[in-house]
Parts: sequence; structure tokens; C-alpha cells
Amino acid sequence: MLGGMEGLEGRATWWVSRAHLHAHAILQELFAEAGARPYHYRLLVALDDLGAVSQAALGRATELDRSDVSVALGVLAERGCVVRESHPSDRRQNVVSITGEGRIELARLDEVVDRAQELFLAPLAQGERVAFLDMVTRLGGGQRRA
Amino acid sequence: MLGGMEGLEGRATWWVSRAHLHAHAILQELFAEAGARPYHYRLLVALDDLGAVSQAALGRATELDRSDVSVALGVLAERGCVVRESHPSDRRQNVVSITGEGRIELARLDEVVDRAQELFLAPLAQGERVAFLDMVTRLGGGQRRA
DNA sequence: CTCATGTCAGATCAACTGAAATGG
DNA sequence: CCCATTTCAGTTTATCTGACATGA
Repeated sequence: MLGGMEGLEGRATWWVSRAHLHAHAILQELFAEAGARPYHYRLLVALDDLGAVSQAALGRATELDRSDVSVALGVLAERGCVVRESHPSDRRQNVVSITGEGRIELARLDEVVDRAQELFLAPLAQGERVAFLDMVTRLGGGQRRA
Repeated sequence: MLGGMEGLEGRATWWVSRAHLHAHAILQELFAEAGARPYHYRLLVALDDLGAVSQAALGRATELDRSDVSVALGVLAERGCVVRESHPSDRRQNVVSITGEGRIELARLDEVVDRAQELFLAPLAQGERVAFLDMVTRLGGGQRRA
């Protein structure tokens, strides 16, 4: 009678956390195989989307910290995936653009992410996936970092 | 044509991660208000369930590291929520039991966790919650820490 | 003076690792 | 000798803070 369910296990928050851990492990492994990091992918996606932007703008678009953007772009630049040029009229800014190399890398990583979704969603029937995505989107909806 | 969906955003793994962040933030805040940590709750639940057990057994039951169990039990013992006695025939072991105080604290934290579920699941209609829990349980199912 | 930008060094926090001390 | 338990110190990894130099 008293409470019903007890413990964190069995609660929605617990299972969401487990699912996240599982998803994270899958992504980490596939990205590691591919020799990249999720940050790199996020940045390449945003750059392909936005065109040439400053690092600060990139950080805002991807919700990454400017310091992490700075570091990750260093790696991507070394690999020739992006180029940084200083802004003509505002010399504080590094204007970043994706390169042809970068687009190839992006396409490769897109496939990695697709494979990760497939692995992660494997326990759900095709019909369930739409409903799940709809619900989990609402549950994560208003989330912003502190 | 080419790929369809691009970017981590919009993918299932992304939204699960967002939902996890949201759930985590809710739990952290409510536990902080209550002056406790999720570890404490996990341990109290297990102790209430198992009765008197060694710290090592507790660690295995809760999937917490022995070292973290040791530290968290130190806090709980200071607050009078648990007692540690050395095992009569195996003097390596600390046999831990929940106290009356501990059971009161546990009941209090159970309510905290219930409130957290309510807040977290608020975007879902009552009927959806069962379906969501079923699916997310399957998605987190086989997960074990490395 | 103030604010924005890019960079770097370090704080943080949870989770985990390693080793020492004790004992079976 | 080998293994289990408890404890503590320290590593790890991603994220975030703070400070600094530059410049608008």
C-alpha cells in the first residue's frame, strides 16, 4: 500500500539515464573507430549549415563552450577539415569555414551516426520508433545548460 | 535525397541525452534541496531491501564502486542513517544496516524521487507514460558499466 | 571604460583505478 | 601465497570558469 514503487530503478529517470549511457557508449565506440570525436561532428555539421562564422558564433550555435570550440577547431584545422581566417574588419574574430576535406569527413561521420541510431534503436519495432522519438523529444525539450 | 537527417540534433541518441540531462538536473536540484545525494538514496534503498550486508556486497547490489560506497556510508553514518559493525567471524567486513533514522530519511527521499518523476514526465499524457517506460526500459536494458 | 573574441590553464564532478593495510 | 574487504589518494573525461591579451 504505502508507496508502491521504490528505489531509483524502475523509475523513468533511472531508465532514461541507462538509455543515455547505452547511447553514449555506442557513439563513443563508433566515433573512436572512426578516429573522431562527437565535438568534431557537431562542429562540422554546424559549419556545413552556417557557412563561414566566427568561433564565438559557432559556440553559440552548437552550445559548446568557446574554449572547447577553440581546441576542437585546432584538431580539425590540422586535419584540413576547416580553415580559420581572420575577419577583414574585426580582427578579433577567426572566421571558420568547412573545406572539401571537411565535407568528406562529415559525410563519413553522418554514416557513423546513422549506424549508431540503428544499433541504439534496435530493441524497438519500426512503428515504435516514431512514437518514442516524439515523446523523448518532449521530455528533453526545454533543456539548456546552466 | 542524399542522407535525409543530419546532425546529432534530431537523432534519437541526441534527444535521449537531452532528456537525461533534464532528468539529472531535476534530481540534482530536488536532492540538493533535501540535503542529500542520489548515492545516499541508492544505498538506503538497497539497505532497506537487503538488511545487514557488507560494504562490498552493497557495492555489487547498487553497482556503485566500493570506494564510493565507503565515502557515502561515512556521510550516512555521521547522520545516523546507518550503522557499521564489524562482522563477527570475518573481521575484514563492515556489516552495514539501516537505522530508524535511515528509514525516515529513506521515506523522505522516496517522496523527493516521486516528485522528480512527476516533474520529468509532465510533458507526457498519463497514457503515454506506460508506453514510454516500456520502450526506454528496453533501450537501456543490457547496459553495464565498463 | 566597456564589451566581445580567442586562447590557455585549471576547477569541477562523477566515475573509476591503484595501492596499502588488514584479514581469511 | 593468493584472494577479499575497506579505505584513501589520485586519475580520467567532459564540461565549465577564470584570467589574459587583443581589439571594437
